[in-house]
Amino acid sequence: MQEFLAHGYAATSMDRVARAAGVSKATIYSHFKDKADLFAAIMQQLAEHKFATVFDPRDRTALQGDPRATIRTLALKMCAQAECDTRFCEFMRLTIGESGRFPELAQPYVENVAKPFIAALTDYLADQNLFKDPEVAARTLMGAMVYFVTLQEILHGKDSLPLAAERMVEGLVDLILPPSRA
Amino acid sequence: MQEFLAHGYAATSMDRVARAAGVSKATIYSHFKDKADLFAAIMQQLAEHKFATVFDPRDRTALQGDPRATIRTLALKMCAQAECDTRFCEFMRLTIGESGRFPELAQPYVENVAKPFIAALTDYLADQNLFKDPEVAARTLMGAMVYFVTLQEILHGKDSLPLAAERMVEGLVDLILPPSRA
DNA sequence: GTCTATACATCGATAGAC
DNA sequence: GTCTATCGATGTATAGAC
Repeated sequence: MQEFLAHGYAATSMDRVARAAGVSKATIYSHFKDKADLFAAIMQQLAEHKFATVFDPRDRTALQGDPRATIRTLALKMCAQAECDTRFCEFMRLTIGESGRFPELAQPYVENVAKPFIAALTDYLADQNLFKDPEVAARTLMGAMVYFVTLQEILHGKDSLPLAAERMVEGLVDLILPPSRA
Repeated sequence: MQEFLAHGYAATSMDRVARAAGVSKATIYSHFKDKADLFAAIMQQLAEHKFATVFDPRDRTALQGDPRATIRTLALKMCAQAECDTRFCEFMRLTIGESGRFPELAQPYVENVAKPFIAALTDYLADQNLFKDPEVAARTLMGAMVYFVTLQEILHGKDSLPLAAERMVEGLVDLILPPSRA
């Protein structure tokens, strides 16, 4: 996993994977059909386990109560994770970067991360009865934060396009959930 | 260019690049220091020339007049380009996918695409006097559309998370620029 | 400037011993 | 099950002729 996250799929050699894992190449090939099979298994595991830190879709308590406070907390948590967890950024780079040649590899992210997140957020926003189209509102919230993190952290835009996470989050909450409507 | 877009950086061999270009490898190495140098030059060119199709920051006429109609047109143009221009998607995959190992490669996108786009949109939205924080509004608009395109086209989420582009755009305009405020 | 030919390393994957 | 040893192919980069 650390080899693929550090060097990408094509630039990762099975020799280095074996050395990092402390086994021989033949041992790896006895467990996985080929390099692509190992890669898919690793990405699947990452999508299932790594993302529970920012948002566990089974944890319904994360999405209840005052919408402004709830969204603010959720958005700030996303920023904090992207800033700290470098593996998170590498996983996103890898998922997007290889999604052309490994379409089946994008699926774990879509199914295990994006889909449950959007669904839970849509349900929550629908309950607030503030939006004509709650799914579009959910996607807008998620998109604004994902693109913010992508630009600042993943694409190293922090220096060129500085914007404090707190201002982005506060401005987003004011934009989508103006105090007058809530 | 077509080789890097099709196979990514690491999986592209200089042999294939030379064959596709109709020259010998030695000729390429006489023009570029190494593979990374060639790659950087190609990505720079793509960032400068390819993106003028969806939005030319020098074209001020694209951002004027009724905000709802302007944003709607702009957002629909982004969707249309992502759906048709497969090279656009591959360029985004490559930029994000290699942004960890080639930090200098993300810069052409940030400087030539994201920064002028956000700046122009921020200025336009500021003129409308509808937003407390126009830059956050601009980033939210851009982020919502970029993430929508990323999920549907780049990560092949169309089947699993279907949502018509027209509904996303219309809902986004209603959310950010409600008819009552405009 | 552009070519052919090649140096030298490393690749993914497997055969066969233990 | 795990190992060592090795296959054939392919990788980047360059030397030297034209």
